[in-house]
Amino acid sequence: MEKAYSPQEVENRLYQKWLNDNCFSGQVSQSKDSYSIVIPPPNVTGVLTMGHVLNNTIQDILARRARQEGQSVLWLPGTDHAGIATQTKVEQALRKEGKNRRDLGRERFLEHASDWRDKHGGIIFKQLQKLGCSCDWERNVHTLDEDYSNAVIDAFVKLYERGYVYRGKRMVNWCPVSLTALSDEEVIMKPQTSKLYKIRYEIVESPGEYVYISTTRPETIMGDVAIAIHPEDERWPGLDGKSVRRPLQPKEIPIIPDSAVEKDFGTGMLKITPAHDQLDFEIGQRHDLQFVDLFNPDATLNELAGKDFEGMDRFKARKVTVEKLKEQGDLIEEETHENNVGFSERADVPIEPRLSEQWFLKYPRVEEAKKAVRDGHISFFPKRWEKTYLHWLDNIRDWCISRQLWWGHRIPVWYRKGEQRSDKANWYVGVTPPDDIDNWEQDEDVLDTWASSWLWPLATLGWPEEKAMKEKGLDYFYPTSALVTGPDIIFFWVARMIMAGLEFKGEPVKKESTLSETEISNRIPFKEVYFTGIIRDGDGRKMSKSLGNSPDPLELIAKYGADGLRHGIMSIAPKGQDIRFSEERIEQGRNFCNKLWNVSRFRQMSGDSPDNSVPENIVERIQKDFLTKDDQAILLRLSETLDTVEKLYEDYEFNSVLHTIYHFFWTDFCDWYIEVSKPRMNRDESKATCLAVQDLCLRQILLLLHPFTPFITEELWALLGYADGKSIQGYSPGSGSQFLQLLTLSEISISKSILEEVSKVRALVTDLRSLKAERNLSNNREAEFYFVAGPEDTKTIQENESSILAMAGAGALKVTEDAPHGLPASVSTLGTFYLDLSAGVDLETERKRLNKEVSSLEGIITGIEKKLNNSSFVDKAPVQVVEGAKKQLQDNLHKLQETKEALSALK
RNA sequence: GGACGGCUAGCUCAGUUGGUUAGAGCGACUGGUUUACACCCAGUAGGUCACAGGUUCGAGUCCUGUGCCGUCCA
Repeated sequence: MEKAYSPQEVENRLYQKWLNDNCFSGQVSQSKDSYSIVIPPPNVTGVLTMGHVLNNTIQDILARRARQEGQSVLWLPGTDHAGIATQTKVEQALRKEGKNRRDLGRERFLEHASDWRDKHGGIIFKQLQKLGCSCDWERNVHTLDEDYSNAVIDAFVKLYERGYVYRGKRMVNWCPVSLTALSDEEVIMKPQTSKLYKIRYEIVESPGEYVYISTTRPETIMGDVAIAIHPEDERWPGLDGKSVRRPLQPKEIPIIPDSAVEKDFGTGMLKITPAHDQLDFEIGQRHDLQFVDLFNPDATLNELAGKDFEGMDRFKARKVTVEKLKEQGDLIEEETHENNVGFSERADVPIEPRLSEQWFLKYPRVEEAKKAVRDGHISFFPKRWEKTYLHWLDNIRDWCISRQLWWGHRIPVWYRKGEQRSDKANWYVGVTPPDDIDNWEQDEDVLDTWASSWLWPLATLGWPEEKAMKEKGLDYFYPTSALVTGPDIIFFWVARMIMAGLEFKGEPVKKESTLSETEISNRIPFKEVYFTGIIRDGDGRKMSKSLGNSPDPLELIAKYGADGLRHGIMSIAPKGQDIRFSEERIEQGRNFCNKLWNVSRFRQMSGDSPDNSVPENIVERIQKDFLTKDDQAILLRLSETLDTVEKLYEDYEFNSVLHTIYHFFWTDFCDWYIEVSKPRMNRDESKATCLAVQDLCLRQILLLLHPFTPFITEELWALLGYADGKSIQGYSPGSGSQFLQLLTLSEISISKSILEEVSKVRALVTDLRSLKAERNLSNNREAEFYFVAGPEDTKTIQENESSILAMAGAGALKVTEDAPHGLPASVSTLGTFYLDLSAGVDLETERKRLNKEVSSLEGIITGIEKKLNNSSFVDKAPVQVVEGAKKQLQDNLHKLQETKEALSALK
């Protein structure tokens, strides 16, 4: 074995081997429990980000752990077509060639886009493989695949037939750059510093008199059709029934009462532009007002705005209208104003509320979706996200699912040529086109990408085709076991998948009926949802391409190995908290792998392992008579670790799982057990037992670590001869009690008290090392100590003498009755130890040190005494707490006495 | 405006029904080529647990309020 671990060769070789051996194939197996995860589909043309690294490492840990536990595991990969994002990129590329999509026409554009996708797509799969992800690549799905597309269309038609889908002219969020409608979820509210303008409108019936309105959008004045006042607002008597003159594009418009007006905002009067504001739209409907749409789709003004503004951009128009109002004397006041403006998620420009004809979905199974989570059919980790989820469902609004794009699933609706599209009688909605296709034209729009990916757990498993569902094992793998995703898509994806599952899995259910508990638990798409944190940079900023603060995961893999990256990222990912990335942590991940490599290398250099094929054979190599307290302690600690890890997995406490393994491996095994083993391995009679214990520990350590660091553990598993060359993937670390049971083969049973004893010994060793180090004697392996201790402690010291000598670097421990004079001392849990110095001692320094210790102990003792003298503490606190305090007092008094003795011995 | 999260050592974070003297890793400092590992080992220093009240025999932990940072919703 090489002196340092080099991951590249190992990782590439092993991943190929796993693929060749079909290790990741998700098979239906009635003799096993199923465990399934569907990947949150990344954008097909996307590349791996640190977020993906975290998210997919977690999924891989779950999948690999389940495989070790003997479950039949399917981790199903795939990508989505990311409608707007991809189309935007393709159009940008076209623009460079001086073309646009209209030039090409729909069909050729789609061919072009598909080519572009095939050329730039799928990179992320190679990257996930580099990371070690154990996806079933044979099952890779893309949302625009034929089968998947059929499922999307089928779902649309079913929802239409069941009365959930409708077409209507409504206010939608319009993105003037992407030129499409967006759902509410794709609009990001951003606080903006804008201007609030106070503008006067002359009252027609009383020339020279004015009313005053406040607005942030003067560029829409030309579309005003009324002025509204709250009916109970008493500041403006006698206006009812009167009219005002619109100051731009002059026209007489009525003053109307409406209780939707906010009395306290601005002047309390509202200009009504029904075509450009949701609230105005509603007021307009109530009062049967005209809708004057001033804007073109790209948010330039049209001819209705008048010659002065026609063709002008909306932001320029704002400036120009203000100037014009100022000239006319109609602008009374302008002040800065903080307000929230909706931005298009993709294009990052303010959206326009726009009246347009779109397809909408009334969400199905909303109540059951709430119930599924509220009643624990689906569990969220961390649980607090339930609140966010339920709050969204409580306030749910219909979903605008049509997009004015070409890249996506075209809406399966046809209109009779030359007839009114708004008349339902002229519609054809179906999975297949109408027979007399020449008389029809298909809706031009496509569906929102999320309206395809909300079917992900169903459609990737073959839904709705009976044959495909059977082949892909839908009944076996659905509901999936866990979903791992970010809380940022809780509405976009998680909630919608739950509703889709409830609506589509199984037999159709009438809109007005409610699913039973059993049906809910059969239909939900997943049982547990783990929400990861967001990865931020060292300064706490979100990682983004534009900031350039996101490291390239592939570079990190090249530098530290995939295992190092995985270990590093998992060590900084607390449950559901945001994560501050630091490359140092990845470096530590690499260091960890190197440590693991080297301790295995040390094991190999120490001698052959006669038979590591099965744990039973290792256990049989242990000779009970040569089993030391250190052996027993490490085996006990191992069994504890196995139990702790098992419990932590249930709660998705990955970070604690890793920490628990780390501590056992590094602190208990390497720093103590291996070191204490070294002298024992020089003696023939104890060597075999000692190596057998090491082999057992290493075996379990590799098994525990395998989900986190799959490559190096597989490599070392083979190098150390475990399982006769079979992959580590089929073996479980098992529980602590299973492990202890295994030891009984060699008639080993270990008393828990061993742990306390060994931990006292370890604490003593630290004290002795410290005593030496403070006098620059760390290197002196022959230092001698005197000690004063009671009979119990003396026995313990003598029974562990060889470990203490070896670990503290000491030549002798000499028991004595009286404190030796003039020597530096340390009061340990196992008695007072004096460092024998043949040379002189700086008495003053020693006195200072011990005096400090005395006052610290006195402080502690005073605290405990105060507590124990408090009768309400003694009366009310539980017995064991009071007893604990008494023991603590005794211990500290004892320690104080010994310290004082040591101090007086210095005089 | 509403909801949620965070504030513990220089940094990043543990701290599970309130209960012995608040922990870890990194960094800092000191020492170290002892038969794996300097990607390592040993040791040392470093904390008014954001602030203010309250409940309690006892509060980092529970309650109330305040502040700062962050996220989501309106």
